[in-house]
This record gives sequence, C-alpha cells and structure tokens, in this order.
Amino acid sequence: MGHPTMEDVAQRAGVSRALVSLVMNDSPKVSEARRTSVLEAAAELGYRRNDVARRLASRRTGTVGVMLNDLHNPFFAEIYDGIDAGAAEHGKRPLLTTASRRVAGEREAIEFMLEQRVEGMVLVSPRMPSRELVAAGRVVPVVVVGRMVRGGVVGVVTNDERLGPRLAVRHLFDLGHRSITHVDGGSGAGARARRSGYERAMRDLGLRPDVIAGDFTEVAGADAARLMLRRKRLPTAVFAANDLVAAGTMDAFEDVGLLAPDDISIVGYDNTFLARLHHVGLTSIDQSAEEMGRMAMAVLLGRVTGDPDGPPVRLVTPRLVDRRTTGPARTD
Amino acid sequence: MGHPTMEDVAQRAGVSRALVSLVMNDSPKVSEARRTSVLEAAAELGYRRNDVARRLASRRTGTVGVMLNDLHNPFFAEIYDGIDAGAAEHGKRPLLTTASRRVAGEREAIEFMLEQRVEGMVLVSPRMPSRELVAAGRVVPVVVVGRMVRGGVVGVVTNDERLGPRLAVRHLFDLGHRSITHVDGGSGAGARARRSGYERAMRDLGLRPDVIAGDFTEVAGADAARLMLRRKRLPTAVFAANDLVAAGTMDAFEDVGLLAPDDISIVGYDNTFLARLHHVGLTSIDQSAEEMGRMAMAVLLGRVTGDPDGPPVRLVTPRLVDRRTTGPARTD
DNA sequence: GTGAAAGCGCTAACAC
DNA sequence: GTGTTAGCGCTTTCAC
Repeated sequence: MGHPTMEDVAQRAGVSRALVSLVMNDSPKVSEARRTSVLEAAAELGYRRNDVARRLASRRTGTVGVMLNDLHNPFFAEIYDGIDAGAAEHGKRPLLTTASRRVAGEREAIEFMLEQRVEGMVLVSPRMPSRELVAAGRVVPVVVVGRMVRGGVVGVVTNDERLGPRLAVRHLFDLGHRSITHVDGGSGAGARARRSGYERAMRDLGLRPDVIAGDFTEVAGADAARLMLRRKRLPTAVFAANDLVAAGTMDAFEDVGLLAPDDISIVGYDNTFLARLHHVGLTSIDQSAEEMGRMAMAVLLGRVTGDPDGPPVRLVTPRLVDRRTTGPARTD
Repeated sequence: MGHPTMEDVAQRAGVSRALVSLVMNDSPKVSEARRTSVLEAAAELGYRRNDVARRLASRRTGTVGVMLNDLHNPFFAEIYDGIDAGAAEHGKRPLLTTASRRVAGEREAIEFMLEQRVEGMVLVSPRMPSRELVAAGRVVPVVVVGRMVRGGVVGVVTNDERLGPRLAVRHLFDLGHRSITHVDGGSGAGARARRSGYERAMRDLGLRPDVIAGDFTEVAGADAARLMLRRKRLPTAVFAANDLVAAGTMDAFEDVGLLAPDDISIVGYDNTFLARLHHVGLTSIDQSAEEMGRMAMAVLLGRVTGDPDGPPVRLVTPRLVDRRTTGPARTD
C-alpha cells in the first residue's frame, strides 16, 4: 500500500527515524541543515504523518468528540460553530458524530468516540437517560448541551428552561392571550423541562396549561396543528418547543387559511435563521447558540486538563425576540 | 490512565491476549467456555476496544472521510443522510468534517482525514481548484458531490447543470417573464456551471442573461436584491443559485414591500425543507439530495474495493417543483 | 482451539 | 544535535 512512513523518509534523508519525528513535530533542537533535508525528502516522497500511529504512541489523541443529535436542526449547526471555534482556540480537533435523533444512534456515536479514545465529549441535546450520560461521564469528561443532567459528574450548558417559556407565555399574555397551547418536544432533550416551565408560567398567571405531545421537528408541529384543528376550540396562541415545530405548525394552519398573527399567534424557540427570515418573521426565544457551543468547549477543556474554571453547570439566559407571528389575541 | 487493555482482560480471564482479540472480533474458532469467561472479564473491567491501536495493527481503518462544506445549508444535511445510510449498509463509519465554506477549511479537513488514513473520501461541494481535488484523488479514492471534476481521477455525483437552470428559465419564460436575473453562487461549488447553464438557457430563448455575483448564503441573496433595487429597472423574475440565496432575496424584497409572486417571481435550487415550508412555498429545482449521498457512497466504495461498478461520473436529473413564488410576469 | 511472537508507524526517554 | 531502544494496544501468521 502507498503511504510512505518515517522510516522511508529517514532512509532517503540519511538520518534516523527519531530525527524525522523531531522534525515533524517542529522540535527546536534540530540543525537547520538536517531539518531542510528531512523536509525535502518528505516532500519528495509525499509523506504525510500517520495520526493513528501518532495517537497510539503518544497516548493522547488531542481530539474531543462532538455529537450533534440532529444535523437537520439549524440550531445545532450554530452551536457547532461555537464548539468548533472553541476547539480551534485550544488546539483540539473535534471528532464530529451524529445521532439522527435516535437514542440508539446516540449510543453508537458515543461508543464510537470512546473507541477512538477522545479526551472528552460534548453531547448536544442527547435524549438518552441521564444515567447513561453520567456513565459516559465517568469514562471521560463530558459536557451536555441543551438539557440538564444533575449530579455534577457531567458538565452542562443549557438555557434557563423556567425563564424561556415564561418569557413566551408572558409575551402572549400581555397581548391578551389566555388560551395558549404548548406543542412540546416529546422525548427530545430538554423537552420536559421546557414543558414544565410552560406549565408553571401558565399557572402563575392563572391560566390552564394545554400540552400537545410533539417532537423537535416540523412534521410534529404540523401534526399538532391538525390535532388542534379537530378540536372544538382553537387556542389563540401556540408556544412551540422549537422553531422547526413552530414552522410546521404555521404550515398546517396556513393550509386551512389560518395565518399568524391575525388568526393565531405563534412563538418558537432557539431563534434560528429560520425565525430570522423576514418572510417567516417568527417570534422566538433566543439562547445564543454559538456562545453555548463555545462555553461547552471551555467547560470541557477545563475538565479535560483537570483544572475546571467555573461551575460545571452554566445557565444561559434566554431572551424573547419579538417579530411578526405574534399579535393581539383574536376575539372569537 | 484508566482504559483497561486486552492484556488486562487476558490476565483476568486467565488466557492469552490473542484469544481475547479473537473473542472481541467474534471469531468462530473459540470455545464457548472461553468466550464466556473472556466476555465476563471484559465486562467486569469495563473494557472497550481501542480502535486507534486496532486500526494501526490491522492497517485498515474501515472509515471513509466525509467533508460537508457548510453545516448551515440544509441541502448538505440531506445529502449526508444518504451518505450515512450508504456507509452503514456497507459497514463503514463516516468520519465527518466541515469546512465552513472556506477553501482553507477544506484543505484542513482533507489533510485531517488523510492523516487519519481514511480509506476514501466524499467531498460535498468543495470550492477548491479541481487540481487539488485530483491530487487528493491520487492519494485515496475520492468522490466529489455537487460539482464537476474532469479527468476521471475522482468520482463525481452531481446534477445536470445545463438542465436545471434550463428548467427554471423555461418555467419563468412560460409565465411570460423576459427579464430574469440570476444571483449566482460566486466561488461556490458548481456555481459556475449553473451560471453557464442559465446563460445558455437564456440565449437559447433569445433573452439577455443578467448575472449578479453572490454566494450560497442568505446574506448574499439579500445583498443581491438590494443591488437590484438600486438599479433603474427591476427584473420580473430571479433565478437564485440555491434556496438560501432565494430566501435572502425574498427577504430583502419584502423589506421594501415587494412580494413573490405578484411583484417578482423567484426560483430557488436544491428544494430543501426551506422551500417545502408552506409559508415559504418556494418554487425550486430538486436534485434528490439523499439519493445523491447514497450514490456517492456507492461510487466511493466501488473505488475503494477496486471494483468500480458503473461510470465514475453520475449525473442526476433535476426537476422543477412548482410552488407559490412564481407567477405571471408583472407588466410595468 | 489456543498461545507465542512479530510487527503496525510512531513517540519518548535515554545515551552518546 | 542525533541515534538507539523501548514500548503504545492491538492484529495476525504460525506453531502446537
């Protein structure tokens, strides 16, 4: 097979293998003459270091695993931007994996990363039981993004799931809405906390919570909307588990001629580019994705190097971004 | 450091290291008794195979590299679905990397994958010069998705960039449009071919092409729209390089009160979920992303195993999906 | 069936 | 500065 080795380079340059290694790692204690001839030999041979061997020999992999639960959710792409930037700043290479929103996919991804001997992992919106996350956290440092995991074994970066829904509900309440339905995220990461936050916020205002089971996808949002349409009374507003759900909900309502904000108000979550598109103009709860990603990497690396700076749980403060899908409650 | 090794397992089970290896690889020639005791010992120790060592020793990595140029473009997520499925079917693990739409990012990603000794790579929409892609293709089998690369060294899966733009232009022409501006993809993958296809289609209909330089992003689309607005005459239709550009264009037009399809018609490309959202309802050119991903993996694996089945270049036939952003040309 | 032994390509002391 | 020598944790003949 092709790939030349250090041995090949060493022979061609007439030096020892160790010297080649030193050159490849930019060691200062190599004479300029040697360095040049080694680099020349390497170039001629098309040598490229074998990171597999390197990792084995040096017993540090220099890579951190990153699992994105769903590549289709733009929110995760934004989080990844922060993770990637954070990793680059610290000289680490992220090993990116995905789970396709399946718990089995998450297990496979985690197992894969562990077999690659990553030095730590950041898991974005995993839906597996906390117990399993903690188990993973006992093998290597782990930071979970997008949901709470208690016990202090794994680091956490997430937004305040009490405040976010409260902002949404309060905003709608102030617009006169009293009948606000929540389409939740089903078994998705943080869905339960978000639902609880919603329920609490509703009760605090003396309103009756109304939850429809969903998932963090457009399809789930559309299904939920159709379910609402079959009921005898339609809510005046919908608080969706995330922007995708909101989009799906709006779609299905639009199919029967109901438009936001005139016929029904809609609030999303995550403030993704989808919400920001002017002709969508979705009112949404922002939780600064990129910053969360960067924060996750910072927390992780602190734990990897053994000197954590700051607490293991970081709570980001969400804020409401008011756009065009919310307005005064319709009066039937 | 933690991680137990095969040696540890072997000692605990009272067998040799080789036997443990056989068990871990499900070799049939191991007695049931041994197998059980080895697996028990492994479980007790929390043994997890070290894939780094495994790959070094077996000199096959079993992984194929996948580079997605931009994690934010939903089109790529859909392509990845196909790639992932294809890889799974063939027992390969994809090693996912991203490039953030920068050529430098692409080089880093490719270099990284090569250092990991991937058995092959599929590069989704790279914007680096063909020369570099061919160079990479001489190191390991490479399949490029989303643009043409000639010479037969690297495999190619892309759509017919003559037909796609032609469908768009023809559709608009049939609706009475004669002034159709193309916002192109700048230096993005396939942007040039798409632009040429547009120009040719226009000329074939006796129309004068009008191109505004862009990029495959919403921002570029919005910029282009604002540029058009500063001109003396507005086209009656816009053919955007992709759905993101189309969305950005629509946004900027909407800012000044111009709506599709009444004031201006818009056609996108890729038919992503964005176009499919009902309240966007973007007319777009579909190129079956998932199938392309699956195809790419099939072509790649054929080349990896040395028995390519079928030609190295696969041309997918695009089709127009007519939605709500295109209508009769306005008559000034 | 099972074990011994020789690597895989590299790093990291340690001598010189 | 440069070379020698052990490994890193595993796979893979090849005997027994």
